[in-house]
Amino acid sequence: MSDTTDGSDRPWQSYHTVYTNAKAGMDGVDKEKVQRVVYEMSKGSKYFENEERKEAFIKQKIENMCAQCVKLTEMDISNYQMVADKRMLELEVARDLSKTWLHVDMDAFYAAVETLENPSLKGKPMAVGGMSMISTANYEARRYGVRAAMPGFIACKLCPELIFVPTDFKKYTHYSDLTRKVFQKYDQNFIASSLDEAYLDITEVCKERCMSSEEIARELRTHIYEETGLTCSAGVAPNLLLAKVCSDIKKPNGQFVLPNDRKAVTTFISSLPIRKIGGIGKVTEHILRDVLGINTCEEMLQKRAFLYALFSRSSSDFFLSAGLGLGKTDAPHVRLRKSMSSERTFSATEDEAKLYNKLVDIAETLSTDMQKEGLYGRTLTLKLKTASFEVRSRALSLQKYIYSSEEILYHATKLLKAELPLSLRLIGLRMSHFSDCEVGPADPLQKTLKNFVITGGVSTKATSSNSSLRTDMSDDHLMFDTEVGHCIDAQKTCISDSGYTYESGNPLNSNQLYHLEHDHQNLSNAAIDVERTHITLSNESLSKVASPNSTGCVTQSHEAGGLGMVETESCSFSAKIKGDNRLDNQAVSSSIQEERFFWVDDYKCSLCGVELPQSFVEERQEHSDYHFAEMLQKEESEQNTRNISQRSSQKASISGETKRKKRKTSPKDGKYIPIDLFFVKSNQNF
DNA sequence: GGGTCGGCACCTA
DNA sequence: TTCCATAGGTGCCGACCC
Repeated sequence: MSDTTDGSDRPWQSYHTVYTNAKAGMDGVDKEKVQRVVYEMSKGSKYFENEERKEAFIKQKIENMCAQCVKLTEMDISNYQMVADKRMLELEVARDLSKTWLHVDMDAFYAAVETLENPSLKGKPMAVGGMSMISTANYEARRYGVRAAMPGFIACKLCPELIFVPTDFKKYTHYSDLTRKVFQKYDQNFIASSLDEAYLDITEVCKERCMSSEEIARELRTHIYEETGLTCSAGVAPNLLLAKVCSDIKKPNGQFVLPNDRKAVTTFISSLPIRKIGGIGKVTEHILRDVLGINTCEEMLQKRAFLYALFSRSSSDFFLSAGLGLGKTDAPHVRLRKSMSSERTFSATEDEAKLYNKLVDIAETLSTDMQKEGLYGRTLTLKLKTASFEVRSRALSLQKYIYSSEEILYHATKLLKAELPLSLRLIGLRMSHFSDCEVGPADPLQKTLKNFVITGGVSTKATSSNSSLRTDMSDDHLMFDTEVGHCIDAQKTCISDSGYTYESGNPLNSNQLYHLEHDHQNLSNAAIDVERTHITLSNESLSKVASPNSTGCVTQSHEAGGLGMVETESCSFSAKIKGDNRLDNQAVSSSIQEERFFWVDDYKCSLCGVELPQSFVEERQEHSDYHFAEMLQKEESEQNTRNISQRSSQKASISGETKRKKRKTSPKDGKYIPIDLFFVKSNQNF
């Protein structure tokens, strides 16, 4: 789209949106108008700018490949030709025409279900989704250029009378189940690729019932209609790839049969635009067209030597086999899940408390989903989309398999922290590398994070005085001894139980988030926890740290609803820290006592001189928090120096952490950090 | 130096 | 004012191990 060589008076023509691609029901669409509207509505937005960046990147890639092409000698081309010819022969020999596959695709499924349940929508342009995104549009709407995966506000512009219906997956699942019952009658092992699509191997049923594939397809479609009241389209072909292509040809409510005959297949495929092939999307189409002038499958075969010269072996093999009309003919017996993820899009924000709240929610959802399927995962990937639509992912592979929301959140938090500060519009978590062993039924006693979010309050009673605070840096274990018991192995992250008890109350606030996060910190932060717990338990210390003026003093941050993390009665952790590297609580607290902080004449900070009148309650509180954080960091830093050798083993425990640190942006040095987000800064060395 | 694994961006449906 | 959610897969690069 950055290419405007075809005239600056019509810049939309170079906007390579997918919305103008041929799709069923869009034949009569004024493509230029759609392109112009999409361009006008998108222009100048952050999304648009990101698309421009992506486009520029692809353009550069194309230029590089063109340059690579030019450098090819006659000899190179001849060699690649031989490689490609040999491979083509191998593929041809392996061609299997013995199977008959049927691909069923429900017509505008979500929209059709909605119309079925609300007949008043019939005949009117309608889309399922909202202003931000459309899932499906009915055929009336498609005539205006409205289609799936288009933002609703653009669809509105294209078709002002468009009716929006919110998505209701419960409904769609119900109807999908009905269709699947029908599929089962034709193929017990049918492959459901989505709620509205399925592949059926009808080879046997055709033989058993002495019916042609065309008759079976028609009968099946009739059954579907009788069972659901919905129409579908079908494609019949010798393999899955072709069946999928065929089901699109007679849409809606039609079918197309490609005979199991080599000549018929090659004739059919040769003129087919490459974009019709499943697996060739916008980018690949663009590259193949602009680098090699390939538009059809036939051209893919003709340029096969160049494909092998420019692309990887597996990509070239795929292009070649698609060009020959080859595809899978067998269904995998067992399809194991490779990953599971959950993500949320929201209004862009850099409010770290909000971002962590999202993370808690996502971790909980992912954990719940994993538990439903009995999955343990070892690799956690954090996905982020910045306010400028840049997508990043950060992954972490662990030594052990995890599934609980606490464990997921713990690692996810660390990944997220390394990226902040950042304005985000999406956070996602993906778990992969699943264990073969199954997770037992969820412990009913284990409270979930969501419960925590909903019911609020950390309510672990103080179990002991500060005498229970001990460190163990020799074996990298950090135990938080609470009522329930919470064991964290700093290296392997083994959580024995949630460690929380729950009470009805307020939603999770940043304070509690801090606590959650903090509960899992490594040893360097244990010093802080220890310190805080000590402060909580020692009113005497508090009174010494606090200024005579209660407004803006440290005690403020310990009040419910404030920024502090510990409430004297309701929550305190006693960190059991074993071994010979004992944290000296006395030293820690005494240093705080030494750092006298108060408001001189009730308005001037005794430490930095900043002037804040009494009425600036929140500002003063934040300011005092900042100094408090500084003090703790100072203590931590001193502790770090003392224990640097022990720490090194901990740092090495997180694979990839070192590498990531190199990329990490500089910390917010000198910038004010509220105490509830203090860990963002303080925890850079785990 | 080759194989393997982890991390990450990207592509596709 | 506003551009999704989820899963599978690939390519490339760097680290690590033998």
